[in-house]
Amino acid sequence: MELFKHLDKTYKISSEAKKALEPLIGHIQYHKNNMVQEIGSRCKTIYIVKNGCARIFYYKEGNDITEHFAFENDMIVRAESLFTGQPTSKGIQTLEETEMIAINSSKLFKLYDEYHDIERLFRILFEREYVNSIKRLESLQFNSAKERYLELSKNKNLVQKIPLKHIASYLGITQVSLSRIRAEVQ
Amino acid sequence: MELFKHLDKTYKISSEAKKALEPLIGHIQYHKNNMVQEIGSRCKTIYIVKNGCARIFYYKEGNDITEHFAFENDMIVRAESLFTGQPTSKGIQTLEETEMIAINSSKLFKLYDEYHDIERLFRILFEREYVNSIKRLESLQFNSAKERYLELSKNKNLVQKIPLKHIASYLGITQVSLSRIRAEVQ
DNA sequence: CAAATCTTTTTACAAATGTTAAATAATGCA
DNA sequence: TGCATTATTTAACATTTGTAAAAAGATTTG
Repeated sequence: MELFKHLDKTYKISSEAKKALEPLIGHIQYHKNNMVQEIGSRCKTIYIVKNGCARIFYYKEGNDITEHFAFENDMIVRAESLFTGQPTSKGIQTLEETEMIAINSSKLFKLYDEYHDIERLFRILFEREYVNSIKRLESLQFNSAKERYLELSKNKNLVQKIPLKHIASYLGITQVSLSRIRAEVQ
Repeated sequence: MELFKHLDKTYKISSEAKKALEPLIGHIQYHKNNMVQEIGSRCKTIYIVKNGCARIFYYKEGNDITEHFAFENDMIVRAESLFTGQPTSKGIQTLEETEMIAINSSKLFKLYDEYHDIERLFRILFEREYVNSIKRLESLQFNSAKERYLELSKNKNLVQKIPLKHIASYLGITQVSLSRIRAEVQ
C-alpha cells in the first residue's frame, strides 16, 4: 500500500500492524471547495493529503478564519476535538481537487492496545504536528505581518494557488492589510 | 511516590512501570529567577512544576520574549528540541521559589520500548500540551491584545505575581501597550 | 461573448500598537 | 530607614493595521 511507503519514513511498523491498519484506511477524492468535515462535528478521522490541498477554518464574529493549510503528505486533523472527544467549531475544506487518505481514529486508537508500534508511529506523527504548532506560535507572537507573509511566501505554491483572503486570515491580518504588504514587497 | 498520584489521573500505569520510572525522577528546588535550562542547550529533561512557577523564554532582536508559563502540576518542556534532538534558542527560568520534578527524557524514551503503558502515559500528556498550543494559537491569531489580556487575567494568580514585561511579551505586545490596556480596563 | 460574480487592489480615514523618554511607584538591600 | 534599583505608568509622536467603500482585474457561466 502506497501510504506505508510514506509512513515508513517516520517509523516502520510490522507487517501484522500494517495488515491491521489497512481496513481502517480509505481513499477519498474531493472536488474544489468541498467540505471534508463540517463545523460543529467531532473529529473522528485523521486525514493525509495525497495531492491537492485543504484547510482547517472557523468563523469568528462572522469572519472566515483559516487556521491551517495542508498539502501533499501533510496530516490534517482537528486536534482539539480528536484528543478530547469534544465537538469543535472548526471545519475542514478542500481548496482544489484533492485526494485524501482517511483513517478512522476510534478504530485506530483501539489498535493502539494491541499494536504498540502503531501507537508509536502516530505518537511520533502527532509530536511533529505539535512542534509545527509551536513554530507557528512563535511567528504569530513576535513577527510582524510582513515577516510572516515573507516567511509563508517562500512556499510559492501556496501563495499562488490559495485565495488571498485565506492567507490573510491565516496570518492574522485583514485582506486589505495583506494587499498593502504585497504592494510594498512588490 | 507523590508524582504518580498526579499522573494516575491521566493514565494509570502498572506498578512495574512505576518502579522502572522512579530512578529517572528527581526533585529539584530552585530560587527565584534561577535558570533551569540554558538557552542554546538541548532539551533532555521533562519538568513538572510542583509549586511556584517557571517560564520558557528566548531573545528576539534583543527582546526577552516569554513563550510559556507553567504553574503547579504543569509540564514544562522545550518541545521543539525534545522531539527533534536539535538545540533550541529557548531557555527555562523560574519566576519565584519553585519546586520541580525532573524526568530524564533519553532514559524515559528508552523505557517506551519495554513499557507500552509509559509511552501511552506520556503520549497522552503531550497530546494535551499540543491541544493547549492550538488554543493559544487561536487566541494569538484573531483576538485583540485586550481580549488576550482579559482572557489571561482570569488567572488572577498569574497577573499578580509575574512581572508585566513577561506578560506583555507572552501576549505578543509591548509593555507600554499592556499598561495602556490595563489603564483602560481599569 | 458578455453579463454576473468573485477576487484583489486602492483610497481615505480611524483605531491600535510601537517607540522613546520621562515620571511615578514599588521593591530590595545596606 | 533610606538609597538604589527595578517595575510600571504616562506622554507625545510614529507606524502599523483595521474599516468601509469603491475601483480594477479575473473567472465563471448562460
